[in-house]
Amino acid sequence: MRGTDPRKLQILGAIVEDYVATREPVGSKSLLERHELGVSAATVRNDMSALEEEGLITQPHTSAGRVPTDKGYRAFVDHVAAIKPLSTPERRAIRALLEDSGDVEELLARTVRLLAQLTQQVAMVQYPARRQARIRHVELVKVAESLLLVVLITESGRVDQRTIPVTPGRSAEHYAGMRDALNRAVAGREVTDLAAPLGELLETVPPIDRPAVVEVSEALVALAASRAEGRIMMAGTANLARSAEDFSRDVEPLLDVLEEQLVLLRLFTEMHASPGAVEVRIGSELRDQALNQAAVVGAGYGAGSHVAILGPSRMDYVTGISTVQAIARYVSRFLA
Amino acid sequence: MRGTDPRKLQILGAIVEDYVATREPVGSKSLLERHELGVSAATVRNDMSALEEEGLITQPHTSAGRVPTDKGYRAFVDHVAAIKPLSTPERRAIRALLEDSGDVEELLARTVRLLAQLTQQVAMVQYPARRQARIRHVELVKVAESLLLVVLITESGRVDQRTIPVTPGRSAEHYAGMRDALNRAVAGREVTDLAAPLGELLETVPPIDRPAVVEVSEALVALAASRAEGRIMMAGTANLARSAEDFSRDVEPLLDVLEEQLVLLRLFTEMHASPGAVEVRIGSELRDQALNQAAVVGAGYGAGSHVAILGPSRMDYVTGISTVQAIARYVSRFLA
DNA sequence: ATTGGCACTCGGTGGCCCCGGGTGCCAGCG
DNA sequence: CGCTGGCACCCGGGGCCACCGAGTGCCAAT
Repeated sequence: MRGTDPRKLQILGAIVEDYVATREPVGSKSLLERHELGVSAATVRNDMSALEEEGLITQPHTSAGRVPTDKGYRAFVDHVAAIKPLSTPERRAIRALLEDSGDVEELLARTVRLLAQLTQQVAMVQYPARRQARIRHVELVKVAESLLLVVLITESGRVDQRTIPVTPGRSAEHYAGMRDALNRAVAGREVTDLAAPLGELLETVPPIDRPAVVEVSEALVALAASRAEGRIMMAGTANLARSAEDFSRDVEPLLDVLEEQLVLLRLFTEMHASPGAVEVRIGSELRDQALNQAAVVGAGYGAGSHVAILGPSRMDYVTGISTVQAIARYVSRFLA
Repeated sequence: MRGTDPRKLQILGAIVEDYVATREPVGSKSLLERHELGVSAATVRNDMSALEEEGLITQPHTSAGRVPTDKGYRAFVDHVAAIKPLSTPERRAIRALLEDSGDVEELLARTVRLLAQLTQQVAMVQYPARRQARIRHVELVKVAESLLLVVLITESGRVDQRTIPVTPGRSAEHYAGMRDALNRAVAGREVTDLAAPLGELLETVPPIDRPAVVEVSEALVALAASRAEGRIMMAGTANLARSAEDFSRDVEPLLDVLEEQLVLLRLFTEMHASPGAVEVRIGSELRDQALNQAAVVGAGYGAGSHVAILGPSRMDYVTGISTVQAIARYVSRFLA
């Protein structure tokens, strides 16, 4: 649809709005009742006919009201929806979220919960990308005779930890020394680039100590590799129960997709990464059978990570977009 | 119901089984089709009549099939349901879960996900109780000029972390010294009992350094108090979408309860704590309006914590109980 | 105590009809 | 030329009704 003809767009907007609100096909007459369009029903009908011609709306049965198509939602999002400023309580909730700092993981957990609550949809946040992260500090703590806690802290302030089994008999001081050596070796290095420095370190160590270094090195590499990009934190999946009826097909495959996270990760990698830039994918644009009746509103935050909400394609895009954008911006600003 | 008359119990069991499977009131005839009861329909009817007399089953409308009441489910759970051994794949999944150790939090996260997946219900796990836990180690890491990472490790192997803002200008060595002093002061102390030793520590410190110690002490106390008992980890809430129809009343209040966690925490504190002892609460036994059509199958693990599943009162108690018990036992064993 | 038989009940389903909101088209008007 | 009012038509949904069948309770017989 060419961006011309503001009235047709206005009508499309009204249709989307009503349909999202009532969940029922909307006709020319009832449109006039709820909106100040300034034209007659017949005119609306003509425009609707044109909109249908363009594939933006459709009638579920002959001579019933119209329902937006995916393409219609797309046009709505692109040309009609305007960012709606958040209400002050919402704004305050977001700010409170960030003030009570805690660590990054906790911050994200709270963020995703808040997002789910504000939008009443499923909210997701990608763990901060760590590709580019440099190591700030490695800490070793002897937790028990044969258990060692390995903590990895990156410049981004992210903390990963792991308890590994080790051969017993080494003193706490031994590990303190190893920690210092490790830190000298890897501090400031890229998290993806640990093999070389750890190898060098191994050379400088007396052969007797090498097994210990090897054990810890392996744990460190695994730790760096683990949650590296992959994981997604989710909240509000229970909101699906509320909108289950919106997915006329079964919800099962949808649940599977959420469980899998794989599709979601692909989705995230396809999305723009610039912080605060909101991107919307609707229905078939998600290119996954199970998500055919779903929509995702996402935005980048921090350095290439994403935050998003997922709901039925018949969702309230206006508040969705506004909220996601606001959250992404606040979090980005906080992380910087 | 007196534990006598095994046939009536058998019939109750059959009714529960069929009803859970088909979601439809079950009558005497169809019961005979699906079960080898060895008696005639008339006999079944007589027994059903008696069961109804006792309040274990009820007919939704005059002369339709029977449906178990909460009391009926209770009797089923108490007198009929037998532990069903897990299938080998299930068993293997649980074992795999524990082998790939990681830290405690991660273990619990995976546990709760697995439990949700196996039972197709909402799964919950209480954070390990830390009331009795002693502190093993405190670690301070200067993350940035005015950011300090505080890590608290307890004997149970649990790790809590928090990043706090500090007044800038202190060296990493300063914090190393403080860490050693802190550890001397609090190592081995109860996590609930930090005020005294920290106070003593403060006395021994030169006045100039006191602000620093105060800052860190406060963080430590907060850290110990925070997630202390409270939090609940949840998974599979999306499964509610699947069984949404099972809750004839609206799901909304149920979602609120899950969100709140408060009711759930009360519930946990009311439950038996002995590891592996399964406890079932059905409908009104949960004593919460929103949970009137729900049921919870829970078991203790570790030292006084709980793991549980929540679903519609019309749920598959047999696999629920078996799975919860198995998981609780495995995790308990692993933590010991 | 159990059973086969029988009369009775009543919720659910399918057929039917009507209603109302919805459409498309067209002629007329500013 | 675009908009409007009017009109004929369409059809899904709801209300009504009649029927069917699964289910029940009771009773006499074994």
